[in-house]
Amino acid sequence: MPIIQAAFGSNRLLNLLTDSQRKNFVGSCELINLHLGDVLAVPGDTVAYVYFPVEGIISWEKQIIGSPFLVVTLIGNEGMLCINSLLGVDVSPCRAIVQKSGFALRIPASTFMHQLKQIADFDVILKRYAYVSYNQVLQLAACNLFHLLENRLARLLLMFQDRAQSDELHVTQEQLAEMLGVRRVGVTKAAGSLQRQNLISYSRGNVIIHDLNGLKASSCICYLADKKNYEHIMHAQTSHNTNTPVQLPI
Amino acid sequence: MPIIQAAFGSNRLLNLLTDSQRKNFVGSCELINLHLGDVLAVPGDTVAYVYFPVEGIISWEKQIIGSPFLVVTLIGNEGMLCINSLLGVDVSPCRAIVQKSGFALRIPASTFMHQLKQIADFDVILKRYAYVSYNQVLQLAACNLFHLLENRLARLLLMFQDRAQSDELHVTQEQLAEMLGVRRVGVTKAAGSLQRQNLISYSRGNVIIHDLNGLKASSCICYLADKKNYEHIMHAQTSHNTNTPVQLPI
DNA sequence: TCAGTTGTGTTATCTAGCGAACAGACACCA
DNA sequence: TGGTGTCTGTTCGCTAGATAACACAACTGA
Repeated sequence: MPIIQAAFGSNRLLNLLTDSQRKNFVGSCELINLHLGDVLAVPGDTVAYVYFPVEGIISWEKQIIGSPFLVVTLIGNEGMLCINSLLGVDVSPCRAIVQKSGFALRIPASTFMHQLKQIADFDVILKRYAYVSYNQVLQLAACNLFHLLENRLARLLLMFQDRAQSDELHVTQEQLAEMLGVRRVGVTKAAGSLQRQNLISYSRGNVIIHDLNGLKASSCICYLADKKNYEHIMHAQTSHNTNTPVQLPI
Repeated sequence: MPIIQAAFGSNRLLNLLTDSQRKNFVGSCELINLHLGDVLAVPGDTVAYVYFPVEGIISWEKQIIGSPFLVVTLIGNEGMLCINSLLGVDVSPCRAIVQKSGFALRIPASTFMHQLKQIADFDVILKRYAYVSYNQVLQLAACNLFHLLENRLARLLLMFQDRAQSDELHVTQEQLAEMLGVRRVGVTKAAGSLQRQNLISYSRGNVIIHDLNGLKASSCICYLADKKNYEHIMHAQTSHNTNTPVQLPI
């Protein structure tokens, strides 16, 4: 297991803290391995730990009664688990599963709540992240209604690529179908189309992205919208007066 | 315009404050009329006021580029506008439009931010509301993907009924179609089906709900899920120690 | 090396909702 | 009273994706 220092400064949310704040916070964390398939949160269950991924990918999945789980977003080192702790509720609304191995800084939820109050501006930063996350779900809700599967698939692959920092992804069509809440046949068709356009190639759970820009063009605008929103909100001038709300460049 | 006292205690979120806290908060508010069609928030614009509806209905609508607005939720006296202020971001992610006249307590966003810090537990209560709202959007995202129009329509009508506190609603099929992000023909068919089951009747923008329980049975579970979630989270034992997260009865 | 498993491709049928167009009923107003 | 606009109902063809079933290639492990 890599030492804590290796992870120091490797989560983009924690990077928004000052060096000394971050040092202080990371001191309360332990660095743990994320293994493919690990379940980090179960809907309706009390969350014991809050995670700040350093490497790897975690899916955040909502289930409604009578339907399969639907991937709401993928969380990598740009984000955190679980947003509910941030909002003072210790029950997770979603399931969280490791989709790509890696490691994360982990802190007991109660310690996290305490630190949130102790570290100046930390709660301002993370509330902004909650806003970004809220906006992402809004985007998804409309995306699910208006956008075609092929575009949604391209979007999901791009989200993987971003967080894996690699053009080679390991995920089967069956898994993608589950994530998107559709049948596998649909993914095969959509993936086949992307393949014929020479944007990706596919073989037994190994996706290679050949043309990133082409894939972006095939994706619905939701990919870009989410990304822009993250950058705008998270990198808006940090006011060190927590009374002042964030002003956004439109 | 009704006097402030008439509204005192008429918003369910403010009801969670103690009498003196509420009196104090309402002192910073003004009671304003909500007129049908009033636009209270524009996506991307800075929010000037935070609203606590006392009577009437406001729709909260997300637009993604290239698609029409989609109603994310209806807000009545059980909620507030705009959740972004709560999260320290002063830009609205959604459009807010008055769908049924009424009135609301309105407070300048900056004063609101200040009060949020001054009034003990107020921010705990409202962060919980943000959690409920987040969960609602999660539910919608899955609902849009998995549920049939007829069920989604029933759900929307029930949401109206709840907030209007009346079985007579004033909304055309065209408007419902826009809210649901579908064509008007689809709503005509779905509404026709509900009518044939004697659950509702329809005539030129006037809907009458005849069989509330039948309509609930025709609705997707999302209606109930949202409602239960609101009650569970908002009425969980208020801990007066803001360090302790909310424990949920599963 | 061969059997069993897993992942991908393909086909055929079915359905919800889209898209466009039109008809009739009602309401308001000159 | 008649004209015009609004709201609801209906039709027809079309498409995306569901559903089900099967073929086959590639990997795995005895």
